[in-house]
Amino acid sequence: MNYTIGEFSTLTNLGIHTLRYYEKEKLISPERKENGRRLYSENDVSWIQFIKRLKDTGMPIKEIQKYATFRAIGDSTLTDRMEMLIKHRAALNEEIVKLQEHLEKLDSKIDYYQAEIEKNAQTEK
Amino acid sequence: MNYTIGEFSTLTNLGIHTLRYYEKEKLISPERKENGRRLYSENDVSWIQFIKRLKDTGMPIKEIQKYATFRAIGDSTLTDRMEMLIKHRAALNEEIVKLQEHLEKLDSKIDYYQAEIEKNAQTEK
DNA sequence: ATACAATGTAGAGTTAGCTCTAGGTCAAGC
DNA sequence: GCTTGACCTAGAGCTAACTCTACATTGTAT
Repeated sequence: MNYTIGEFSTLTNLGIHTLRYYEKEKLISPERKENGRRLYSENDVSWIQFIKRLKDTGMPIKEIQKYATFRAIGDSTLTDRMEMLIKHRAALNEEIVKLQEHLEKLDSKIDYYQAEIEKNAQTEK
Repeated sequence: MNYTIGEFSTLTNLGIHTLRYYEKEKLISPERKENGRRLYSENDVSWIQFIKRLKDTGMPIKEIQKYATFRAIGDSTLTDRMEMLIKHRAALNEEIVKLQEHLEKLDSKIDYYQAEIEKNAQTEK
């Protein structure tokens, strides 16, 4: 199935402007109809989902661009892409660990507030 | 102990420009010496550490600003601050869960690449 | 006393990642 | 066959969070 940019926009939950911007940045390269209009494919759908995953996990556009370039070249770049993903996974792992530590500290801070507030309530009696 | 902006900068690992920017944004309000120079306290140290935690966990400056204002008012805002932290904790929790899901998907993608690469290596024999 | 390093302010510049505007083309419904 | 809405490009504008510049002043070491 193929999609116009409007359809693709609602489908992916990305603004039309954003999609054109992604194309300018060479993240995605939809086909064009004779009249010059973009034609997104089913393959573009899964690709954009993956782009979103990379973005959501903090990969900058420039890096995704690099990945996209490898992808466009084809199978000869499989290892390059895998290496990128492995590095990215390591970074993501660290990020998660870091956030979990922050979460713990935040928890104790909240506990502390809780105690302070109860103490204040006491003295007001 | 008190610190000049230079000392405080190395101590907190934040640039001098950044510290002045944070002050302009009302995140931190160090004392001033007679001659107008900033004088950071021990209390400022722990406060900036907390600001960094909030930032690292994705809280925008505007929000930290709000928290800082509550903090400056004093004990009467304990519950307000606790509420902010509780909301923030929930958001952080969601973020962690989301990232963990992404991590899993990334793992399977890497596994897939691994298999593909091995398959290609086979056919080359 | 002099130089030079640290600090001060005000405001400009930067980067990432969009988001929007202007001005034009094109296609489908009435 | 005309209008209306979707689409096109090029480029401007926006927001967050810094980061830097210019220029003045002050503190410290020789």
